[in-house]
Amino acid sequence: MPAKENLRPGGRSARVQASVHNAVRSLLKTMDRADVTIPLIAAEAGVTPSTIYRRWGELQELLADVAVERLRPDMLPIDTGSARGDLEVWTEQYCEEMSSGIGRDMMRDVLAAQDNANACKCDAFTREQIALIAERAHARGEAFPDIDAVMDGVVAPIIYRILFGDQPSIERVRDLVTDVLAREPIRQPQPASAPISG
Amino acid sequence: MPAKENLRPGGRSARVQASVHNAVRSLLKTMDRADVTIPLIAAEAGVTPSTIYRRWGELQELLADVAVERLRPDMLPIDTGSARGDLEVWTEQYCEEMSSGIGRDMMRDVLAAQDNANACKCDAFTREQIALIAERAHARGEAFPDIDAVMDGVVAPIIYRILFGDQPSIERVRDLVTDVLAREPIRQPQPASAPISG
DNA sequence: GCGCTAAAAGCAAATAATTTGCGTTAATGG
DNA sequence: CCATTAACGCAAATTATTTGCTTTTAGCGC
Repeated sequence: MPAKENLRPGGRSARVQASVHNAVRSLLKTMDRADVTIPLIAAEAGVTPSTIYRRWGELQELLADVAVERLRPDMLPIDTGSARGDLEVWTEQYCEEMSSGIGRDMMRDVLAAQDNANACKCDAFTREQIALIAERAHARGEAFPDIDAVMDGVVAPIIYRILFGDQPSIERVRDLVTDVLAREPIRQPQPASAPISG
Repeated sequence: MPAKENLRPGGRSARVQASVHNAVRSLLKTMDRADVTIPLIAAEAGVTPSTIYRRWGELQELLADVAVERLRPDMLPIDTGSARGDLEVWTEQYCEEMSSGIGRDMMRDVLAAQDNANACKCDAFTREQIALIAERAHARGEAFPDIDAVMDGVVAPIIYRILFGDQPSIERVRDLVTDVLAREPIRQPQPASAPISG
């Protein structure tokens, strides 16, 4: 597990990392992933191959490293005014991104790496987005299920189907959202700062 | 996608395939998977490396090929006398197998391959097992949810957690089974051969 | 700022993996 | 049993990976 943790954060080291990441992204745009090799990436990035080998160990780790950055959410979940609307819109967008060719490839890259830290990161990203939707729901006084319930009831089925060869339909995705919202009726967790009395 | 489809089924070709598969299984028992290479497998199997390269293309495909065979269920789901018992026992065993180090590795091998035919096979294996449980339930006159409902409600959350870094607990797994059985109350599909009238 | 220390990068030689051309073996079908 | 051809083995050519050593430079105490 040689990835980008505990590396020098500034200067040349950072430049090399950025250059390599850019090279990977650029190459993946124009070539089949099976044809992308470390020497090729090194040439594109203007570094020597041994730098990449020493830092990432193998292509799979580098691809996972690049993929997880691209899977990082770049915007807040859209505020539709209601918890149901928020979750529906977010879920549909998530599903679309993940089922696209590029999304599937990135997910595969993340899961294929020896080091599963990147997979954990992806899970954390998703949980954060759902937590934001949940917070908004609570602020509005709406009920909202546990994050785990949403992960199990909505995210997991979508990802499972994408990974194991079945494209989830938009109708199915809506049903998943409906089910998870119906299942957890009113139980609204109190904020941690609330006094003990009910 | 160069795997074992449309290859000569008999004689030397089959012997080579068996020998290579055995070599992989044997090597994975004693070494770290990162140290297993195609030349090493070839030596262990007593074939020349180019045979493996031409037949499987790359290590990932071969590993996926071996893994899917090991993921094939080797027994019928245990008959406990009730649908709930059958599904609970099967699910716990499935979860245990998949969360073990070897199970996780096999799943990763299957998902990491370019060719997702093996992943589809794994999904099919699981569905078959659940279908058997469902058939038994129907034969007893018990209600049982759709296969898809079980996949979404039980299998997907387990697999998602294993893949994305969270070990599912036995309690959580039981809850998943309880939920999916509670959700689909009585709707029992008629056998296809039933007459049209109700 | 100025030098010290060591992490990270570069370079090149050595090793290992992969591809490929061609001759040989043997499975399949008539 | 013979013809056909897929699959294999071998070895040479190519390409990828590892490794030892040198150079650069980020981070840090002064």
